[in-house]
Amino acid sequence: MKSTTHRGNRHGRSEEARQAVLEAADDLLAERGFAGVTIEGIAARAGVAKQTIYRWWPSKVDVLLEAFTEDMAEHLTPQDTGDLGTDIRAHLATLAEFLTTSDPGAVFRALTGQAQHDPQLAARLRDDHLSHQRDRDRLPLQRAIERGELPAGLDVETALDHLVGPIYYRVLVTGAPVPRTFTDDLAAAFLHRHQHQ
Amino acid sequence: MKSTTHRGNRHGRSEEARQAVLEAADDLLAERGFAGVTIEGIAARAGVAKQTIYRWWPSKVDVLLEAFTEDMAEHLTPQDTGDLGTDIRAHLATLAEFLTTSDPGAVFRALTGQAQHDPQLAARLRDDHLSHQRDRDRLPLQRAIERGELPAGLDVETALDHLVGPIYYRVLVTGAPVPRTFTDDLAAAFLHRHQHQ
Amino acid sequence: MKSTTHRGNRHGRSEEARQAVLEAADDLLAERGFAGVTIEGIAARAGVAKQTIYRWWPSKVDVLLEAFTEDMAEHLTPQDTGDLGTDIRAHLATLAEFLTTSDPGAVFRALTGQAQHDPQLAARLRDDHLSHQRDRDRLPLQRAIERGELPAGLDVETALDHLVGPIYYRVLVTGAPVPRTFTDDLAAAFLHRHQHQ
Amino acid sequence: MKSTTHRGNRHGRSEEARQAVLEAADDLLAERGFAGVTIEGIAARAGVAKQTIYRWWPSKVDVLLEAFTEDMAEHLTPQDTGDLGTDIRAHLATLAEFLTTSDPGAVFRALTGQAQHDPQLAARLRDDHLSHQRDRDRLPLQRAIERGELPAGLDVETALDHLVGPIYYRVLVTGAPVPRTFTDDLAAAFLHRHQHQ
DNA sequence: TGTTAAACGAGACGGTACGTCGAGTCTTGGA
DNA sequence: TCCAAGACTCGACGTACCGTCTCGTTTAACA
Repeated sequence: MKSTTHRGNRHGRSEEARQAVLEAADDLLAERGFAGVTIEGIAARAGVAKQTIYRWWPSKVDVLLEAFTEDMAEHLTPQDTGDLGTDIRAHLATLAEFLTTSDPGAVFRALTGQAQHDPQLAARLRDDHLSHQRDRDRLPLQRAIERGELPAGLDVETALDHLVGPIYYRVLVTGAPVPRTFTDDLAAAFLHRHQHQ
Repeated sequence: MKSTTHRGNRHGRSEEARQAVLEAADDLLAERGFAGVTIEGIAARAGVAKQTIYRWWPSKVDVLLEAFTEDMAEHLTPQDTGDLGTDIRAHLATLAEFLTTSDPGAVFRALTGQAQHDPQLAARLRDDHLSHQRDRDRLPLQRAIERGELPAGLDVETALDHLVGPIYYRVLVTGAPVPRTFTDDLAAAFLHRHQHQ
Repeated sequence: MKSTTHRGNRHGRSEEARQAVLEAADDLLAERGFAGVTIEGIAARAGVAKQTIYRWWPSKVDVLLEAFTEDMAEHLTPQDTGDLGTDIRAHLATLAEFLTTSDPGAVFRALTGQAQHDPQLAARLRDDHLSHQRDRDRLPLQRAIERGELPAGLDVETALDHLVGPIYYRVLVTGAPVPRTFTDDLAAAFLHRHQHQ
Repeated sequence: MKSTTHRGNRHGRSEEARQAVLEAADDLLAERGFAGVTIEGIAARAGVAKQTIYRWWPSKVDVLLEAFTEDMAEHLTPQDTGDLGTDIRAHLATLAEFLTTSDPGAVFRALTGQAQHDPQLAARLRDDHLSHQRDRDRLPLQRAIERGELPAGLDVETALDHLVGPIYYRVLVTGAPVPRTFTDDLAAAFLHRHQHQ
């Protein structure tokens, strides 16, 4: 029945199988949508036994979560040009691009959708992923505060919600496009309100 | 309350069955979450045959949509005090309350979640429900423009996104609470940028 | 005068599906042995859903039991020549032939084998099938008693065990062939001990 | 100067593991029936790795066979009182007792059941085990022949089938009890037919 | 007396089949 | 014509074992 190389044993799992599963899940999501991602489908496409998936992931969303984890950070770490306006305009545009057009952005939308039905997933999504993204989102503002471009007493959390909230809203609710003009305008509103001078 | 016209059926559609189905779906969503809502479960609880559900609704989300429709408008129609600040502060607070605590708010979150997996549902949700809500959201701004409180050239759509986007973001993504201070601050940011003097 | 509400199966089960299942099970047993008979295999070969099998039969042995039922009686009803020796010699030879060479004989051996692992199956096999065969086995002796060829006080059950037991023993345990000489000798031993004169 | 050839195993197999496996298999059969005997279950209960079982036994029936081997001979070796009637009455009663009530009797029934599905097992069961039992069963008759109690030309094999067949038949097929009266009657029938005077 | 090769426990792996759930379709008989 | 009932095919679920394949860890015969 099989003659492939076995990598897993008591001292560790098969990295080969792990990667195959994550890629298969990603591919299926892209090709057939969330409902098209099934454990059986992942197993078949990855050339892996169902039990191997169940051994390491409690459910299909956990597979997607793990597949997602590896992609997010690299895409969405803001640059540091030394100018607040430049930094946040660039970062918001990158965020919009990520959410609307990238493959991991699609995974994010699917997971966020599923999180509406599943509070445990919602919590894990926030704790393991979104909080780190918030940390990255915060960087330009913190650097501007250190440079004196923004007041030290700024409520950074609320400011972040104002900056990125409308982008997520368009992506998740209205489905409207999120062009550069929209993200630039968000940045402008923020700067108009908070920036010294 | 029927939305379809009756033909000359001998008996017509059973209003009794229709109501039983809608209530069963609502109850199941509240008790067991979205995954606990199944056609078989609705049928069993409503004392109705599966075929009767399939005859009138294409899928379980359509049942929820119909159950949802009747609740939204009454909750979220903004008042008109003649003062822009008062109106939008009140409306944003009401919206936050609706989304976070009400039963139809829970249905909204579930449907929006499912819409991330299902573009057709997303489109129907927008066309049949969210667009009407956007119309209501727009009213305070339009009245202020007519009164001269806001400039005639204001980009109302973008302004609305800035106003309500952060609320939806907290509800759907971060799960953070949406207190009155948050909604008032949103209103303040908007007024600071756009209001004449 | 109609009865009041009738709640039950309005449609009845599919005779077509039933026959297909029974035939598929029989074929699989013949082709691949007992271990080759699986619910999935039956379903696939019969062109039937697994659920349909589970709806009507608790397990694969029940399918085989039902398939078996229809075959046994016709093969093993003893003749009545009016002479005890002739009757039992013929009947024992027929029984040996049935058990060792016929298709339903193979099903019998498989079911009897499985019954060693499953007391419930053993009970059902006895109650639904073997008891009827015992009734048929008993006929020649009873007729001989009525004719006066055998004493009225004969312990028929024990006599039957002596007559057929060695045949089953060879079939199920030693695997030795059961030639006509063997069955004739069984009959001779019986007649030598019990027959008048 | 020793030969430099070194063959094989320096360590030898673990008798401890072997015993643990055999006992675990026996226990599982007694507690949960044949279907409850699995390689994984044996390994877990014996505190042994699956591979250790596969190294020494081709299948679970081989484990049971080996467990069975050690028990049969001691239970079923007939005594020698010098009187045929006494010997076979005692032996048949002991055989019935063994088959119906003892633990190794249960193993025998399970293996015989499985042998109906597996011709290779059937052959091994006969060659390795049943033939030796037949040898023991034959002893009382052979001694009687030597003593002149039975005719020298007696067909011993057929006589044995007549003697023990009905006992196995009750055990494996009808499930009827096998009381002392039944075994004594079997002995009586045999003696009536064959014994000199 | 240290080397070394087997047997060992542990357990991950690709698989098959299990028995269950729900989806969506179809047919019947009663109202 | 609508409806309750429910049998049907289909696909996926999550579980239990199968038999194979490494891993390090004993351990006893040999060097």
